[in-house]
Amino acid sequence: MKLEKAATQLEALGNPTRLQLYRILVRAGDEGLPVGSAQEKLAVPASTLSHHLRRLVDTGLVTQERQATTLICRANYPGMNALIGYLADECCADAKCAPTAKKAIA
Amino acid sequence: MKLEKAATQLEALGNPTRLQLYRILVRAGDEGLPVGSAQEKLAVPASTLSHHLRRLVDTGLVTQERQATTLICRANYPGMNALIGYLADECCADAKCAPTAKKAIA
DNA sequence: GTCGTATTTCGATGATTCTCGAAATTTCCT
DNA sequence: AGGAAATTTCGAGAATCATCGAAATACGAC
Repeated sequence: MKLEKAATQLEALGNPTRLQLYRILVRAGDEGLPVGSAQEKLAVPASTLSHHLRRLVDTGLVTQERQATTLICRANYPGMNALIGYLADECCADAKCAPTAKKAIA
Repeated sequence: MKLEKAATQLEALGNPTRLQLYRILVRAGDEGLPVGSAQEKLAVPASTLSHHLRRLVDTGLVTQERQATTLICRANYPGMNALIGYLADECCADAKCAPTAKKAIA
């Protein structure tokens, strides 16, 4: 994962409304959630939600699938895992990342 | 960890310059790195760096310690771990977070 | 094809962010 | 005190973001 991409994804998650939205989609599980249902839960105008949703989709954190007129949204777990992996590997998220190991990389 | 705080930290990391800066600090390990050294590595004006650095410190991702006239900066691992923990717990970062488990939470 | 529902695009406005040079500050040394 | 080095604050301009209503689009039902 490139730093640029990681930063874009982090920024996408770095907005309270979007983070909440992502959380809701995660809780919806594999079935996903229609845009309208997410809108009800978030109590935000449709156009605003669409704007945020787009951002999550564009950055690869959420996927969408049409079912008739409704759009089903799902959290993209592999995408999130890749991001967490990046943070853990490149930005040390764990005690196992000892300073000596870091120096070796640098 | 509150959603608000997580969002603030994610946003802080969601800027390429700041993510790079954080990465550099991680690689510097426990000794930390003076602001000036980070500035050289990033090739960014001092005032710009100071602005970004402040953001990382304010959000709890970086700590600073004075040594004479120079300020030593260090990545705050517990802070990052808490953030990753939040993502893993609340936003499902792992295969182990099965959809059924998610529903139970909701 | 027309109607109704679901969702997005458009456009405009206010708020925030990014950037950076110049000036101010902090700290130590002599 | 006076001076030098490290860093921050100030101030201002350009850019990006967030918000939301109104209009447009996509889709299926009739």
